[in-house]
Amino acid sequence: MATMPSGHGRATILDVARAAQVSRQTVSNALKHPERVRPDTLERVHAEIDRLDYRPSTAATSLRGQRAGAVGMELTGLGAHALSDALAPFLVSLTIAAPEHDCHIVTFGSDGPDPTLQRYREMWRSRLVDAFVIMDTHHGDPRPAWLLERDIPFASFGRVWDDPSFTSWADVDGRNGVAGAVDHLVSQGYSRIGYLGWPQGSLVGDERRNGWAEAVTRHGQTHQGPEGNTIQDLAKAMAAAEPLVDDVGIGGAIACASDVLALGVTQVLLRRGLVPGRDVGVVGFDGSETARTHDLTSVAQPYRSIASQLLTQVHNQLTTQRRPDHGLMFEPTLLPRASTLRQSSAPHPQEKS
Amino acid sequence: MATMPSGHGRATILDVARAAQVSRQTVSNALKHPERVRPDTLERVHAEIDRLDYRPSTAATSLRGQRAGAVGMELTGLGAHALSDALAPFLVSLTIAAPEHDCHIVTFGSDGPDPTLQRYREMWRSRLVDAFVIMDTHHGDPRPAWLLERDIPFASFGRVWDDPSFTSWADVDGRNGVAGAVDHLVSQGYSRIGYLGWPQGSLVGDERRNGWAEAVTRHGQTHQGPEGNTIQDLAKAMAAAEPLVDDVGIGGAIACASDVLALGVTQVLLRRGLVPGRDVGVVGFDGSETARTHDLTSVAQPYRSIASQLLTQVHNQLTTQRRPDHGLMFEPTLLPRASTLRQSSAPHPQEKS
DNA sequence: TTGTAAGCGTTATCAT
DNA sequence: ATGATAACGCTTACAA
Repeated sequence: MATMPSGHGRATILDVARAAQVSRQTVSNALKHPERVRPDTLERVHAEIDRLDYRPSTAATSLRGQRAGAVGMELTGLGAHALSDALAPFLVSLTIAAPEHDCHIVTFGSDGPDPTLQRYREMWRSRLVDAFVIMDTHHGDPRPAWLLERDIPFASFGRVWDDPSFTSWADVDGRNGVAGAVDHLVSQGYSRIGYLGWPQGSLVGDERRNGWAEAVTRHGQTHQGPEGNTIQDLAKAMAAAEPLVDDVGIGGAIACASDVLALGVTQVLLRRGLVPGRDVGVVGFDGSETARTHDLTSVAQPYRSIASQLLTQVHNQLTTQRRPDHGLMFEPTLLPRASTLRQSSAPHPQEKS
Repeated sequence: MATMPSGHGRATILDVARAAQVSRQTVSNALKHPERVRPDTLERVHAEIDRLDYRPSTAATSLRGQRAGAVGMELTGLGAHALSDALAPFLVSLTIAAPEHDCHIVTFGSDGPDPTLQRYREMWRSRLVDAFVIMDTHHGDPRPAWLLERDIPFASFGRVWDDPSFTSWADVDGRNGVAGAVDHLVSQGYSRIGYLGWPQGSLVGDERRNGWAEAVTRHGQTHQGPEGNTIQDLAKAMAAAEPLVDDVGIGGAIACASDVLALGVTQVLLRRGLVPGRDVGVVGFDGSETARTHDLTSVAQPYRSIASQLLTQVHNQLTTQRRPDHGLMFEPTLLPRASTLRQSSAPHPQEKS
């Protein structure tokens, strides 16, 4: 293979043109409008493209096309430099889906929680990104309004609390998810089915809780059964789980609003010498690594579909200048594991990665 | 505020120049070489820059400067779309450190583990990134050689197994880290100190194990004490922990090669009705979310320093065309938590996030 | 079917 | 101290 014609690095369109004995233009056409170029020329050009390992420069294409071809994703750090349980897998899905949507993902974030909008502003005005994907919007989240004010394209993983009229979102049907989990518990033969959720007042939390209430009623459980709630913290979850475990008893089960809460239940069982699954069923929510590690049955979020959908939405916003008519709801998938297996005690089950 | 002079979006250098009644060049100078411009002009220009919220276009700057100003970071997915324990916090650190190094982070990855080099190639030849940061290099990892062959700048989190002559890396001193953990355990009054590590043969694992062996010998423990090893898996860790817990007994402690292994020990203790910390000390390694969640003492990796150092290294490679003389070793920090607290039983300790 | 020209926004170099 | 010129790599519109 010959050394690179121009400079010492990556070939440019001009290098290819010279090598293929055509004009720059023909090379560009060969890539973007192959029908405009004669077959034999096309072949020759492609041969040189392959030989020189040519790809159009992102910077040049961006400048020319007035689009960065990038989507910004904020890494919201919890305290230290940690990612929320859902953020990591979602980011991976987004990253992997990006090339199929002709873009790439640029991450950003700040140390303190303070100047979060500043970073969005910086990304936007330097034209580093064409759009944003946001997630974990909470009540009073300043981001949606800020982005809307400036006509900055974005899509949200999760409905936007403060603005029901905002339609560019994709979310998971938590109600159905938990209801399905309850159905699963019933089919596995667990009798009394309790629920450990988050404090009332969050859209997501209330929805999941309703899924449990509905399913449990549907299955004829009277008084809906034992219920508790606490914030997303293992120690707190363990404390809240104690009375619930007492209540459902051996042969009962507990559905939870998250994997962390489910883990709390598991720890309580462990401490009492009980085996999750065999003695008491436990189901979490999120399909996180935590659940996998502890072999907990969980309701898994369809991160890949959501990532793909959100990228489609921002792409449409960029090309058509308008948002979708409505948001999109996805169904989660139950991931059955040892914590809902009554048959075997399965103290150390294995799972293929 | 007036509407944007050019088009309907973000101001360009020309907009600022017109508004400030100077040429494009003067605006550019005001930003890059403020000393070349008269104070009053400078002020006027800056006023307009602020008013118009102007920032140079990344695409234009990249094209002009022949550098993308971006560093690529592969998100290596374990099986599903999960990130390794260390990858998530490291990515956050990298992302946050990037602006201070005049760059941003672009993530990429592939579904299967197969075409991993293809994605590196794609990022590189489209000039999307100037360099890469890699991590988790293992024996037989094709990436370092592939990148070196092509003179692609990169730096590695962790020494490169197959190529000791490669100097652009930053790593954590696992030996000192574990030794320090043992010192801590001794100072807390734990008697017999065992070790749960990984199977022999990995640089990282062997080093950590040696840290334990050295410290334990230094403290006069005969025969080094009980030792076990297993792969990074909770169920396996629990199995391996059983005999170790038997051996060190109440008042003993176990240092571990990772937080997952430490978690395994904890689970065994819990199942036996023992309280981590009060009855048996446990120390993990990584300072991961897992450790925080379970209130485990852990040896925390200095992700921020490492991220910053690696970005400095690639920056130097880009400007000076040469790699550092040698890699850089960082000292980890012990994060004491309840699992090494003998005094209080502390069943549900709290910690500020 | 192919080539030519212009411009995307920026900055280094060279005049003034 | 400031301004004009050119070039970075690419693509769309237009001319041959």
